[in-house]
Order: sequence, then C-alpha cells, then structure tokens
Amino acid sequence: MSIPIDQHERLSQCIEFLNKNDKQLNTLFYSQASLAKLEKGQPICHEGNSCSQLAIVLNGTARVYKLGENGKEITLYRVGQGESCILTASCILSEIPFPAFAVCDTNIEAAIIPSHVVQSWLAESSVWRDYIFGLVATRLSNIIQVVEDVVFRRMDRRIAGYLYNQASKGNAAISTTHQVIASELGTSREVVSRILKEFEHEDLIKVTRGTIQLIDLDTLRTKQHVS
Amino acid sequence: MSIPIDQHERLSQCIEFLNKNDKQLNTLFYSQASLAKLEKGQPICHEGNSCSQLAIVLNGTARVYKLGENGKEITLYRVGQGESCILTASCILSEIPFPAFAVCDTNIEAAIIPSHVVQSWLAESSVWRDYIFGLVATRLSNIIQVVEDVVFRRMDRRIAGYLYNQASKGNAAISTTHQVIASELGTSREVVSRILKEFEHEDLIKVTRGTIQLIDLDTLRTKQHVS
DNA sequence: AGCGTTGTGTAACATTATCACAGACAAGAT
DNA sequence: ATCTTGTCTGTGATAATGTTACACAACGCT
Repeated sequence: MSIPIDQHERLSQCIEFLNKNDKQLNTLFYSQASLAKLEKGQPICHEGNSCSQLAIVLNGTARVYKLGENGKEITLYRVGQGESCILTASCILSEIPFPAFAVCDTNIEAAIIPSHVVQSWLAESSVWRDYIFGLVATRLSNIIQVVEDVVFRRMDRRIAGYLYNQASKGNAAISTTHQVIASELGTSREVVSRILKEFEHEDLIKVTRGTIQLIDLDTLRTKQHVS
Repeated sequence: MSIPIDQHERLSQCIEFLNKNDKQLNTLFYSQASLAKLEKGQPICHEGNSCSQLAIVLNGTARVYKLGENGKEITLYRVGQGESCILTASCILSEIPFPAFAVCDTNIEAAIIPSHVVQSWLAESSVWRDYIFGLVATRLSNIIQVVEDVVFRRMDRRIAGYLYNQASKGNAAISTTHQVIASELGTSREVVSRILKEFEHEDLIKVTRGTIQLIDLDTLRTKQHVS
C-alpha cells in the first residue's frame, strides 16, 4: 500500500499534480497509493457498481461507455495519462452507483487510491481539489459534447470527424472495424458501412477489411461541419 | 453582500446543508451570500460565458439546455430547490467556459455566492464539499441519462415517459405546446405532433391546442419501456 | 484444401428528421 | 360581430438513420 521510491521520478512525469510542490500531498500520495497493471480489454467498472478506489492512469487509455439493451454502445469519454475516471471519483464521493461501463483500451498502469483517502485529501490539499475539479469539469464538457453530437450532428459528419481525428493522431491508415466505429459513435455497423462506402465513392478514403486508408484528408476535415 | 437575519429561518428550510450544524459554514454563508430574484424566461448563463458567481435556488426551477445551429434544443437537466447549477460551479472551479444555456423556467429566488468564496469554502467545510460533490454526481448522472435516452430509446417511448412524469407531478392535464416537448427531448415539433396523434388514436390522451389530457395513464407508463 | 470466425455488403422495411406548406385557434383591433 | 395577426397544429413528401435478416468475403487454423 505504498509506492517504491524508485518509481517516484516516473510517477511525477505522468501525474501533473505531483509537481506542484505540495509536499504534504506528495507524501500522502506516495505512502497511500499503490500501483496496478490492467490488461487490454479488461473491465474496470461495471454499471451499478459502487467504487472502492480511484485509479489514476499512468499510461494507456480506458474507455467509458454506455451499453443499451440491444447491445448497442456509445463512448462517453476516454481516460488518458494523468487522468482518472471522474465517474469513479464522483461515485466515491457521493455514493451514487456507477452509471456506465469502463474497459481498458490498452494495457494500463495505474496508481490506485483507496476511496476514503480520496475524500480526506480534499480537506488537506488545494492542489488535490484543483485536480479533482479539473477532472469533473473536463468530463462534464466531454459528455455534453457527446449529447451535442448525437442530437445535432448528422452521422456522415460525425464519421468524417472521427476519421479526421484518428488521422491527426498519427496514422494515415486506421486499423479498426466498422463495428468499433459504430460503438464509438452510438450507431449501428450497417450505417457506418454505408457511409464509409459513400466516402469511398467520393475518393476520400479506401476501405479494406480491418483498415481504412485516408486519401483526401482536407475534404474530410471540411465534411465534419455543415456542408 | 449578506443575508438579513429574518431570512435565515427560511433559507435553512430551502438549503439542506445549512442544517448540518457546520457553524463556521453557516456563518460564512449568511455573511457572504446575497439574495436575488430572477424572472421567468430570463437567461441566466450564456454558452461560452465564464461564471462569476454560483446561484443556489430557493424556489422555482431553471432549465439547462443545449442549442444547435438550426435552433433545435435539448434539455440537459433542471435545477430545483436547494440545488445549483453545477456547470456554473465547475466553470468557477476550473475556468472552463460554460458549455450550455440556462434560463428560468419560473420566477426564481436564489442565494448568490461570489465565485472566489465558493472555492475557499471547499477548504474549510466538509459539509460544503459534500454538497458540491453531491451536485456534481447528480448532474453527471442526469446528463448520462440524457445520452442514454437519446441513443437507445425510441421517440414514442420517450414521449410516453415525458407525459407520465408530468402526470406524476400532479396534473392530469398538461398545459404545454408540442414545441416545448420537442425542445425538452431534442427532437422536432412535427415528430411530437405525429406521435401525440398516434397516442390519441389509441385513446391514451386527448390533445387540444395548448393542453394534453391524460386518459390512460397505465398504458402510458407501460409504453415508456420496451413494448 | 477445408473449416470456423470475423468482418463486410446489401436489400427491405421502420423510425425519425427535415422541409414546405395549409389550416385552426385565440386574442386584440376595427 | 368581423377582421387581423401571431401562435399552434396537421400533413405530405423526401431524406437520413436505425433495424432485421441474410449472403458473402477474407483471414487464421488444422
């Protein structure tokens, strides 16, 4: 239930609030947190669970999503380096059950903090409070953005946006399936396939099994918004 | 910039955390908060605004909603007695701009707290922290519920649910327009009209200009969920 | 090559969204 | 009372999206 000294340097590179010179918080953190590894695909939190600990991601990402009866999904947001699942946090602090699912997108290393200390640090450290409230605000606006997309944006624009964002993360070819994109955006595989095919006919992309090659990134960027 | 003594009794009836015997917080609150009245229909917070104060509602309700380019709307949640707009709070605490609109549903009386003290009380009072985090958690799950509804539920079921909820708030006849319901649920007036007409043909409701009479509440309750 | 698994294509149909109106009703003005 | 104006509702046509039910293609494995 504490973090070995040889890891301190590394953690402070991943977790910003450890660099804010709040010695008390750092001491508390290093003594009461622990490390954990989670494997890709592993479930983190089930809907309806109450949460007994808060995980701060060191590397890798997790995906938080809603699951409908029919198996349909939609991603609410992702948790990346230095972040933590604020739903977990808010469940801890308010004892409302967790209203979604979370899984590991990739292998994850995380610092684990027992829920009762999450609470007590709030009284001790303004750095910690800022961290927690920063997360809250970020998540709220993430999720509101999801609402906005779902309600106001057409599916072709959303898919164009998805492709464009993936592209700007590096690869000019995306390795994924139509089903994954559908689950990301909260639609069905058929719809994604249809729209990708349209894009292909317009020579914006090239679709093969399991990959999407981006050809005309400029036009895709344009397509994100109202045409 | 303080609250007259003759109002203390009344405020403590509206705001739960004033009854938690946190004397320090109560003192701070009564000395630093102030009262305000807002009129029905008055805008409270515009999208993109940064917020300089937190309002805690004493009576009345406010509606927080998203607005699309085409004028379409969807309600995210309502703020009622003893509550406050957590978006405001999270904007205050994180300096992210407000990502939606808020207006008064009704006339509202509210206690106004300047943003800098919102922050400082967090350090002082665990009662205040619990209050704020309770709000955060409630709003997060409100909004996630909206996502769930929009993505997974059919419109007729959502409208049935809306009608049923209104009914359980008292009236057997709802005074509202189709447009208001559409803005509530994030769809268009025509869709609402059509579905209401279906319900009327099934003798569940009776529609006249400006009002909807609920006839068969039982069946409406059933219709909320998967048929 | 044969097999099962996973990913994709497609057609038909249901639901929802959007557009373009027409008509119906209420309340005030003449 | 009649007219006028603004708000509210109805409807039909068309586009977009969701759903269902398959067929087929690509890949890994034996």
